[in-house]
Amino acid sequence: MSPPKVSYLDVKTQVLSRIHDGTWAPGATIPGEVELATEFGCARTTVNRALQELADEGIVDRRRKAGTRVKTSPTRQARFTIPLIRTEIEATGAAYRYALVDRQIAPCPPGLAAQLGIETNSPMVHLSCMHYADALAFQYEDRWINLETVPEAKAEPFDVINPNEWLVSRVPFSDVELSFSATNASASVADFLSAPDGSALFTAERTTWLQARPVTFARMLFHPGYRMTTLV
Amino acid sequence: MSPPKVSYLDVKTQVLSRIHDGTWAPGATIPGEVELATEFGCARTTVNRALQELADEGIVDRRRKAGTRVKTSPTRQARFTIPLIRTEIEATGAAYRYALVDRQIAPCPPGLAAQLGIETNSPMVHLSCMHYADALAFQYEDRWINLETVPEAKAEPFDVINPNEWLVSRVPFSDVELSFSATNASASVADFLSAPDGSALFTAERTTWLQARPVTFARMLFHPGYRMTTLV
DNA sequence: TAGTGGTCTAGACCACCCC
DNA sequence: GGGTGGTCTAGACCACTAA
Repeated sequence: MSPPKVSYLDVKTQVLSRIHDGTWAPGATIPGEVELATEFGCARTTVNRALQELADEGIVDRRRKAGTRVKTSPTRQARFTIPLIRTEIEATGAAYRYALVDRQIAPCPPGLAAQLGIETNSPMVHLSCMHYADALAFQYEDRWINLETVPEAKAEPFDVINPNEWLVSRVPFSDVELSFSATNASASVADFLSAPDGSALFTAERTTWLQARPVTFARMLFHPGYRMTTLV
Repeated sequence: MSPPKVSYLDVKTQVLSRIHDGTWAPGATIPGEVELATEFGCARTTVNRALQELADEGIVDRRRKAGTRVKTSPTRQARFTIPLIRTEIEATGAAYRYALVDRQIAPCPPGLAAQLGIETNSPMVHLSCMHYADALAFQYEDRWINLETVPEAKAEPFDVINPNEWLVSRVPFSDVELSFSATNASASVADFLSAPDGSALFTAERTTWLQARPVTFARMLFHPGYRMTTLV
């Protein structure tokens, strides 16, 4: 007797395909939730969830009273998964290897202090390390850890476990800022990465806070040819 | 008489702060939806929505029967907003200017054909263009448009409107693939971007499909020093 | 000010999967 | 097998904002 339930995913794909096939062109207002609910034979809540996800994904714009419109310039969002480097390397089938290059207790340099919003010369652990995929030099990492937030880091040698894995298992964090850029390899980094001097290196910088307290800053230089990819 | 309603956002922030303050450590299982609903004095649906968003954001893992756990290694996701380049430039207060460098009707080269999954030598429009922020050379763009999917492009000179803006207002698309890397500037690109030869350039490549049909491929080389940033 | 989306509720059934 | 999350419903009230 009872017809099969309509899922919010059904509604979502239906709406998406109508956008793609041009039934609802960019800029057009699509029918209201109640109307769609009647058409699809489901509750308004179900339509609401479908449209809300499409709005999250940047496909449509929704405003009260104005209704739901197909976006003209899709300010779409890309989602990247930021895996642990070990995971990323092992996913390719290669063996992961970590090596500590240098470890110092050092005062925070002015530039970094400004970025983190702390005092210049605050005590920090400063690490240089390498990550390998089999024999290939995969990533050079320059890492600073704030000893005021993470005093335990002072006693950790970081010769076996890499700083990221050590941190995630010990220190919770609330905010992350990521930034990506390109850097010409300096002589020493080029050497570590077995790359020609001046090679263009894909560069990621990550700053982490726990509430208002900065935890760590890492600058990661990838081997030449590295690519970060996503399917949106 | 009636207490103020508890919002799913209230629940979400409460749960988040308990994770951050260590009440629920990484790896720990947090109480079930019913229990939390009782504690917060709201419906289970409300708790469900809060936890579902946290799962979306990669903060917790949820499995039927197993319950909800705080993630140990936060395979966190970063969301980038990919704006139109005009918007990105104008947001900085600079004036946006577009210039067409070259326009050809050309057969699809083998490498690109392979990436797009179409025949080598399929007819395409091939454009080179520049985007400026005030006087600063901001981005060099190398763009291919598939004439089999977008035949109208053959008649468009692209001398006034940039290819991206022309496309988004005309051709819907269903899938995008983005990839980021770093490139050493070739002599000609260095010239266009007023950058030293061999400069490391942040590079974005975008491929767009409409269902199974490739629409366009763009390779965008940013001026030296460009940075893509996100707050997660 | 009226119409649209935003959200909450209470209840229900289902699917999955660890024990 | 039974407990947990996943989802749908029907109804309600609210908040925002375009007209």
